Amino acid sequence: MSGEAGPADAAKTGADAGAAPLTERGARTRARIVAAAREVFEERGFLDTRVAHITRHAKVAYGSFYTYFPSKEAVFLEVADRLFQEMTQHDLLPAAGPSPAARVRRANRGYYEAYRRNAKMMAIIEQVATFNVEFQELRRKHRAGAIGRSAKAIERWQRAGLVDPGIDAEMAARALAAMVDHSLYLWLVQGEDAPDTQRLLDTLDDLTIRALGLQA
Amino acid sequence: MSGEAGPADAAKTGADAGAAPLTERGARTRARIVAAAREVFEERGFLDTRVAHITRHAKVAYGSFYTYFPSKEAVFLEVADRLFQEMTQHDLLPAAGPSPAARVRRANRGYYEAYRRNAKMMAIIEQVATFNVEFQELRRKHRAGAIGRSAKAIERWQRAGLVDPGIDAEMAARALAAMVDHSLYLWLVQGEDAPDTQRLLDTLDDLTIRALGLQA
Amino acid sequence: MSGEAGPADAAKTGADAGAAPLTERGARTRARIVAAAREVFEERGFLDTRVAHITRHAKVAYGSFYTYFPSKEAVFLEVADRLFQEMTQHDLLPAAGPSPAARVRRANRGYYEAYRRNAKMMAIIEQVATFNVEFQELRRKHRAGAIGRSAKAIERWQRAGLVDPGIDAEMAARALAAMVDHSLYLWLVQGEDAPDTQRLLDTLDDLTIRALGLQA
Amino acid sequence: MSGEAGPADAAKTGADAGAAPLTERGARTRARIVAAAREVFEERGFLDTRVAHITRHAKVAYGSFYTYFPSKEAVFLEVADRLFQEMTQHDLLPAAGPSPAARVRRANRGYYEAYRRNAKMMAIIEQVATFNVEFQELRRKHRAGAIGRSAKAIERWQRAGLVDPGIDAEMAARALAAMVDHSLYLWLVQGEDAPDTQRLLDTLDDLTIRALGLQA
DNA sequence: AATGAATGAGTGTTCATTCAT
DNA sequence: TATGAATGAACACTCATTCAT
Repeated sequence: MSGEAGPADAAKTGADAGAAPLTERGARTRARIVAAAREVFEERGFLDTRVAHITRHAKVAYGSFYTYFPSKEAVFLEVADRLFQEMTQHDLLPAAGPSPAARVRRANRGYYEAYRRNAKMMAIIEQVATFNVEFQELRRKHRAGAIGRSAKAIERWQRAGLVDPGIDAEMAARALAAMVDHSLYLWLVQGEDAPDTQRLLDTLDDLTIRALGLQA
Repeated sequence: MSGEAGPADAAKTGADAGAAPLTERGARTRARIVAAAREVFEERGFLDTRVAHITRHAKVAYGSFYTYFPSKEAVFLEVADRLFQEMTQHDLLPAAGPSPAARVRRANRGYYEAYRRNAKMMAIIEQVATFNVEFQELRRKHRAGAIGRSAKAIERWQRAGLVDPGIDAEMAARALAAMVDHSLYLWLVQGEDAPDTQRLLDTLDDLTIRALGLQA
Repeated sequence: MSGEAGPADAAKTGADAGAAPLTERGARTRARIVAAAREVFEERGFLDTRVAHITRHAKVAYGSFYTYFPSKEAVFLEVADRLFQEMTQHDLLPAAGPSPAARVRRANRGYYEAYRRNAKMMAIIEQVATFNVEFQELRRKHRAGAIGRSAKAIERWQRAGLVDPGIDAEMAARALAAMVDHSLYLWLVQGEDAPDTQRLLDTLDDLTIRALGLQA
Repeated sequence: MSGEAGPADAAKTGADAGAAPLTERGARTRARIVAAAREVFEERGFLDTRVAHITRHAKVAYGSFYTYFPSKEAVFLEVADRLFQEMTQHDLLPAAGPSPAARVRRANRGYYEAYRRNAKMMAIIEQVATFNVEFQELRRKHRAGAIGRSAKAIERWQRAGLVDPGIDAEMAARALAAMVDHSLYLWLVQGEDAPDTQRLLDTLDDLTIRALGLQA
């Protein structure tokens, strides 16, 4: 899914998929719809979004939506897929570089920034994940990719003697990702009231580093 | 909210709330509806549950539902409120007792067991939390209570020299709760494929203990 | 299907079926809808009938239609089933009685009268039979019943030496029924221009009698 | 209508008719569409055929359809008109030749073969005849031609003393045509379950011959 | 209280036809 | 001619809530 992606790839994601546009004009219309969809989803959530909202926002005819997408779910899948790709850019860290602790901090900050930028969509994504199986799958794949990369890093650190080999690298990667993810969700999406952002981020870094036993 | 709760309390929670039953017979009908609601919600999720499903399951007339609840949301709030109370029984741990690490393990296991028992409802709760503001508030309150108790424990351990005072107790309580909560959610609700439960639970304990710097 | 029939029976016919009414009032509403449906179908054909037409005609709310029927097809099936029953009353001829030729004439006239009375619905029935498989089945059953009775009569006449035993009783019953049926269809429904009704009916009798070799 | 017919003639049939192609290339495109239309109609029926199905099948652009036909109905009329012509070739029997009974049998077999070859289209034709007035007219004309020829033959036989003059030649021609037509329809289109084809055809011949009182 | 019928606004999707290129 | 994108009216069906008995 990630990678080249684009309309054609996303089409496989959506059910029957409206054909990919063959002309320049079609490509523009399609892009307008995707952009409008994202904005409307952010504004109203998935459930309260009507296809009419999207087309009105995109200034295209109602029917044009179905020229490019077979359903509301289908556009959502595409919008979300793009988002996931952006969200996971950050963890493509250079293998070499600063200390592990510094890299953990950098990764967390990068993720935080991306999350904050996309907080509204992240809210909708969580919403759709609670009832759309197809979407759960898309999300699971992205998560698996990110966690795999984390686990690899932890294993490398274990071999380098920087992390206790007694830690279960894969499960730790999962658990720590869940910690960061859900903390940001509660904080940025559900509006959990916490003193301030800096303390939250510092604590996430801190706990991660301590849990892995890295040199701060 | 937690504590005695019951219909009267829940009634304040739900918008207008259906009249509390005055007769013995009414109380029984109401209870039948609540029980049926929980089962149907678990079976189909909130969005796909119809009032008719609930009344059919409860073997009461369609109209009877509205004798006791003003809306579908209202029963859900009551069902969820009861669940939250059960879920947070576990952390009413005795302040004294075994070592902190042992207490962390016990609390985690207790929460895991409760989560597993109620996994289906936890899924629905996450669903409703993504769009119902009123419900988000109910959940926030419960979470705040649980986190407050955790934070208190950490502070106690810090005062006892068992935990590094450099740790932000409240934020740590939040972050660790998010880790456990979301890991269980992904594992038990979204069906994330992980090798096995024991490794997951062990890692959650392990990371918590290491992050707090407790004596294993 | 034929026989006791009624809502309950018809419900099995329709897909998921809207519940049979439990109260007197419900029964009345349901009956109003069925009657209105027939009138609207006759007026506009199946394809051009909108559920809204039916409910408007029956003076009930749009939604009430779906209280009793799961779909437009379902009411149609019930209307048609009733019609088939009426249409096949005529051939419940007394086994004994006048001469075979007289009985052929009487049966044909009876069928003609019924057809004429219900010509509009017969048109719609033919329409639906061209695309609805479920309905084709219902119709096939009714036809099979009627043809079986005809075949039985022919066999009786063959045993009585009134009809040449060289005739294939069952196939003859089919072919002759097709002749009468389709002639009436073309005449009464498709408005085929023929000189006059009397000549058509006389010819149908005449050919049937001659084909079977009955004493006129 | 029958005879040379072709695009130009059919154009008069269809409402506004798409322009007849002026270029060689246009003629080819048009032909591709007509051929594709027939195949798609056979496959899915008139109602379930989409213009897009036809153009896709013909490998022409969606818009090209409307270059040649003003509507879905218009292509159908042309396809049907061609079919009718083929179907009625068979009864262009030489007036002289074998015995009347033999000619009846030959005509029936010829019609049967044609019907079987075109059974799918015959089904669609029946479908369209139930709602499209314009098409009913086209069909009526063809039927009138065929029946006229039959009636002529019967009258000839009456003058030759081979058929009882008491028979109403025209009505008999109609009724017997209806018998054959509808029997084949029920058998070949609606899939009526009858023992076997031979018995059906033999009975149709047999009854026709007996009804007319021909020498077998 | 209990029952179940009545209500009707709301919405995703289809598809023939028109049009710009 | 050919292409394929654009259009938008049309419609079946749902379901929370209200009401009459």
